[in-house]
Amino acid sequence: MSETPKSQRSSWQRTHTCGDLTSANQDQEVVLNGWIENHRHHGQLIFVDLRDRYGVTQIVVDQEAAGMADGLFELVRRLGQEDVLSVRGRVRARGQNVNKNRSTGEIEVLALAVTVFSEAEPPPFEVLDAAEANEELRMQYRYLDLRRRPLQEALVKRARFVTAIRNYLQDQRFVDIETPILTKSSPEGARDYLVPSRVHPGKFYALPQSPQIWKQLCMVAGLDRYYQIARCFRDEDLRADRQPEFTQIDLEMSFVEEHDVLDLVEGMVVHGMREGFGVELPQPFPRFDFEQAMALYGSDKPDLRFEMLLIDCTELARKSAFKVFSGAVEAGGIVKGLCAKGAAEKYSRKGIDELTAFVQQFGAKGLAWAKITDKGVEGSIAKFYEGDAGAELIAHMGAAPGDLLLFGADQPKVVHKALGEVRLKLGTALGLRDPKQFRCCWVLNFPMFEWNEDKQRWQFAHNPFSAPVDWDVQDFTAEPARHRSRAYDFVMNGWELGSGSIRIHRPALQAKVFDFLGITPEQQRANFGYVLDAYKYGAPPHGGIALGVDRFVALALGREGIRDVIAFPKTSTAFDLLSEAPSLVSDEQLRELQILSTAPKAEDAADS
RNA sequence: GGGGGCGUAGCUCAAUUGGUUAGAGUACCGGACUGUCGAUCCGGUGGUUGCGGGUUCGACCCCCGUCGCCCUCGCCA
Repeated sequence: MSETPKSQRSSWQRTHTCGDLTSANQDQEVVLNGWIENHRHHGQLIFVDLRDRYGVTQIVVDQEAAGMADGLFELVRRLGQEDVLSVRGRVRARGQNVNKNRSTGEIEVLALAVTVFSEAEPPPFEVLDAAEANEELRMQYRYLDLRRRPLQEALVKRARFVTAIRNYLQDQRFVDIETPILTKSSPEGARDYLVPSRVHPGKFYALPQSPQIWKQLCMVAGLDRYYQIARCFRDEDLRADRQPEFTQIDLEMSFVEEHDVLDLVEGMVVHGMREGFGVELPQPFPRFDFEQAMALYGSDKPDLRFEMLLIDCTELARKSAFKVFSGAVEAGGIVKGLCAKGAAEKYSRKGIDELTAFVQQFGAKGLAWAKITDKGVEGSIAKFYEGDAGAELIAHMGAAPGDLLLFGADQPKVVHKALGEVRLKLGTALGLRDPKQFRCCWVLNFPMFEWNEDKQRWQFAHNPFSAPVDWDVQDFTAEPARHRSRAYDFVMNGWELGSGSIRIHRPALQAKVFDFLGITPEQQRANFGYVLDAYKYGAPPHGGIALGVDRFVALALGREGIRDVIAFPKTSTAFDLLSEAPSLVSDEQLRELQILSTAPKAEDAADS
């Protein structure tokens, strides 16, 4: 490890880590530094498990041992968990007592001298790899939680992954460029975190939701290939996979089309997964049209670890005696089905009722179902599918005895959402979603706009700068829903991990998009004037993407949420239990900012 | 903003229908022990049952309010 010559090293400094020593080091005199993970007393003999980042090594203190420092046994006898030590000792083989559960298990270190750096109070929870303490306490004492192997592993692999990404992009001539953290607020998108300005009273910076605009300005600047491991901030309600601040691999390229970005990012992801997590991703990543993904998987982020595609039964249903089917088709809807192989016996009537209740939360009225037996179709739709009709249905669904069929009949949006969710639920229940398997894909050509029912207006489906597939579009108002944007998502195992697009680089077209969405020229100037201006002075065609590092790492490591891969995360109310941020500030600070809080005084609010 | 779950010893949990002194494991303290590795054995300290109010002869348990954490819908261009 250290390059420092031995002569310049203090006598207490480690010669090895707690994960280094094997029988090859037998009889060497070594120095280890670390924390006491555990200790076992046997009267005249004490075992101490000494832990550092690299492993755990058993230290033995033997009252009978020769060469031991005076008072050593009494010193070690009163040490406790999490005390920090330097141990000088001799490596010896364990003989019959090898511990096969540890990399250092074939040896132990016979202590000759010990320096105590720090005596620890009993920790509020035990610092063991098997997590038992609740997350609230673990976040409050995060520095203790981070001593545990699962957390350290996550941070180490995360760092390896990010380094691999940096190396890859560096090799591809990308330039790492830092962009402002104090930036301009804009009303579109997520709620901004605001920072008051002292020298501009009454005015505020916003923390960036992403470096989107800055990287586009880098393209205008001719910087060609930009990237940044960028912290982003969004003041919205949180989830297991959302933190108020999170990290993106943000990149942008000039003079490119979709396939240039996708090819490059695919290579980057493969490299990152290999170097960071030792995972070989199957290539190429399939590329789905948005419509195709919705039609086949009922989702714009398909989980490709298993098949069970949505099968279109609309034509079959049109002529059906089953009114729910034929009625839905007549009303302009569709009928689709899923064939769950061998699932018939796993789903009782009750289990199917639960699935029905499940889809109702997505707006579906229910599920039609059938079990396939040697005799044909059984279940809710059986009486409409006897004889030839049944045989036709079975053939259409590719079903065999033992299979469970589930159908949705409604407007396409509802059918896709409901069956897409059922597909995932069945996939989980049938054990088809192996967390050790990783399957990636791209989804392209998203709708340009979507209708916001609450606000009764069209809005961006992706971001305001995504180019329409049709460069020459004159008027978006005719059929807004038909316009596709040159946006793409990167998806792994059903998680959306990245999103990007080819951008608009012509100010006139950008203005047209804003106009359509009812953003007045005055608002455009106030919020994005500097971007529109930049485009006047020679903007290259360009596009890029941003990938969520936290989600990527969490998924790769099979962790439940992103808090497990962030060193110092916040709670779901965006509170930092460790530092207790956010906090009140002094009246003096507020006066300087010319800010007056209207929040109820702290003493008025009830507290625990 | 809405819905759901949780809150009991430092930690992880238990406590019958509302009923006697709120228990166990672990940690911690003391003792025994020379081959343990989740050591074992003996003994001990440790409680505002999140907080406030209410119902009741009696509340960890029921009711109201409140705080915190987790999940989720909305939200996250």
